[in-house]
Amino acid sequence: MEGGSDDKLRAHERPTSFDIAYRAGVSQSTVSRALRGDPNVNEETRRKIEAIARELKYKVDKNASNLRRQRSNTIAVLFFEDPSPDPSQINPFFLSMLGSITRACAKRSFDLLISFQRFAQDWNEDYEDSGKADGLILLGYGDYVDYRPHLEQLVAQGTRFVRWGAVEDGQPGLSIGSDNFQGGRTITEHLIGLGRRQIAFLGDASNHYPEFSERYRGFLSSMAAAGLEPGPQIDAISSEESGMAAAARLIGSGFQFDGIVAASDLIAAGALHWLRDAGIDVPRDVSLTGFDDIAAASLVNPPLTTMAQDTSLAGEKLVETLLKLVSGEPAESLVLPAKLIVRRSCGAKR
Amino acid sequence: MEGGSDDKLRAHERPTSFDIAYRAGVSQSTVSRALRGDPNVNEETRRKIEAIARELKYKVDKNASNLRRQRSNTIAVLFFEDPSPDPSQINPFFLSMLGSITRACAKRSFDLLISFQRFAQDWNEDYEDSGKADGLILLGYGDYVDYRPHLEQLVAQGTRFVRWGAVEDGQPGLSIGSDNFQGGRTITEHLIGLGRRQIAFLGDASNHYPEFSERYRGFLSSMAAAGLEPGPQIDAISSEESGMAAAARLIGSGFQFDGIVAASDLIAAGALHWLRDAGIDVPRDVSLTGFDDIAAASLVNPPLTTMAQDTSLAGEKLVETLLKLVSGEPAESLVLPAKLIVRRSCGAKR
DNA sequence: CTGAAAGCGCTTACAG
DNA sequence: CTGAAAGCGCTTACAG
Repeated sequence: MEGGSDDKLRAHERPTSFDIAYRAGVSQSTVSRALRGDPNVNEETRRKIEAIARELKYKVDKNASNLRRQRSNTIAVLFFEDPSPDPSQINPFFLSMLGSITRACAKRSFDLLISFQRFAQDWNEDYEDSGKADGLILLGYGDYVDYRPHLEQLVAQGTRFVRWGAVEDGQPGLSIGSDNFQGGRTITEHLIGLGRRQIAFLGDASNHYPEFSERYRGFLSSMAAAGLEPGPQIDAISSEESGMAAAARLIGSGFQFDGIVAASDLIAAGALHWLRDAGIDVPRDVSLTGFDDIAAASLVNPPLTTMAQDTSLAGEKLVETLLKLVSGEPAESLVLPAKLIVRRSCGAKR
Repeated sequence: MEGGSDDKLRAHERPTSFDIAYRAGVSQSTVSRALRGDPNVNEETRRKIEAIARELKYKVDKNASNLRRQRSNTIAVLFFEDPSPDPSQINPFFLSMLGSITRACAKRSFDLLISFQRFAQDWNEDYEDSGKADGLILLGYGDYVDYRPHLEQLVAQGTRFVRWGAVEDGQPGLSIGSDNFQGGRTITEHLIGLGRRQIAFLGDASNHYPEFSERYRGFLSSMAAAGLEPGPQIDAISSEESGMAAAARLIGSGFQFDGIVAASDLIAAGALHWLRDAGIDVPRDVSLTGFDDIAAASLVNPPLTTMAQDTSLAGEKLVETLLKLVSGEPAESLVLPAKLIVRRSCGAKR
């Protein structure tokens, strides 16, 4: 005998399928079948078993069930966020994504395990390999150059995963992301349509941040299509501080601008602060736009014109695609449309 | 033989402790002991086993381990958010809390399972009773009158849980929360110190929202201490829309106000919008304060003076307390201090 | 310091 | 439609 300490740990004894079988006068196998909805069970027997299970508040032990079935019915979400090692500072956009992933999981009776840890640490955890999750969803605006080797390792290990991010050829694994190029085009076109001509871009445009660089390419494309000379591109990662610094550099550059396309809402919010402090009025003097449509986008003053990424659809597609992968069905990368949300910061409305 | 479909599901065969035992020329029990850090293992044997485990990328199967130990080393977080059934709209304050809970869990090698589902649905899931979690953390600004029967049911079931919220006598289970009364006092005193006299309170003050009503009591206490007549209290739940509606009602009431204490940042942000549209300048005409210190509090214009709740400490304490409960140690409810954050909305700074 | 063995609570092929 | 039995991969008391 052992378990003395276990008794202390589990204050209330949980009923097992044997307890139910005993009370129902059937075998434990029949209980298991009845509760799992096996059609080969007498209707009356099933009802009796279900009644007893309810009465005893019986719940299938997931550990036993998962062990036997070699499936966990659980998905793990890992964040790879570069700017901030502090999980409570995580980009609101991804928190919204997390919400929709949860919903998509719940719909399918899947559980969700999350980790905001830095990548390096998660790596050791390895949810899938410890049998706690059937697959991984990767989220975050991290530095892709750092990120990529990890993805390659995942592929090499045969881990099932889907990531949110830029969708490009030759990437390791599957990706789902917004149409960042088209998004950049659309929002830039909008500013041009408002009569803005001297437009700068705030955001990293290197291969370290492929989503930003796609947005930048869209920006360039719209400028070229309108026969305009693009203003300066100034590096920034997705944070308010970085947006403030970028706005400062833009002003310091001496470039006379009447429009700013920021690569994210957080960058735009930072720029907004800085412009205000510099006595530049948005949208009177300068039209400013963001990207993502986080909650704060409508709370700042003036509210930000931005490209909304469809987080509901994104969460659903991430889960759906991952589950295809898990069950061995064919699955592929996917590009989702982004939608222009016009608010006051661009000057289109009063 | 079965498992044909399982083979498809698990693309890569996972090594077991028997595989390692075979290669190391020891018994499986020794492998288990070595990997779990049992001191009764020869140092050399341990090193050999660890090397093989690394090479094979072996990970302990958590389902088997949990089943055997009757412990999951997992905590579940459940949200009970009233205003919004949409998880992507969840109050940013709780998302920040979620971050710090994750960190506290990671520190202890605990995993975190989350659900943004409505309470009624979670109820059936019952993470603890299915053996997936050792205990529950409950989060959310839900209606406490609806909430309470669920808490009582949890207590009756013997479920281990800790909730974030108002700490009051006679509550079912353990609670951890900020000192909302003192918080309400502090921020009201601050406005009074700034020369404001006609101060209204925006937020529900009934027993449906005990945190808000504690803040309101603090507001009343400070007003009384200063010999001032409190302005009107106007119901609002924690959302921007509700804050806008409350501000509209306040203006409609005809009460001449020079200060507003809002029960949360989201309410304050909504009020700010409405006041601006009504041509009332914050902070020149009216000092406005929030509560929570969510990220958006510093992004709005003017940035909100608010009471910061210490989410880092809160997450740590929630996890620590829950784990005490799980291991049968004595544990108790706890009140955490809130801190005044002065920004521009109160008029203290330019 | 180590091994053989029991058992955690399920699911499911197999045999009626 | 049902039962007896094997086995998922561990942990740990027991006996050396």
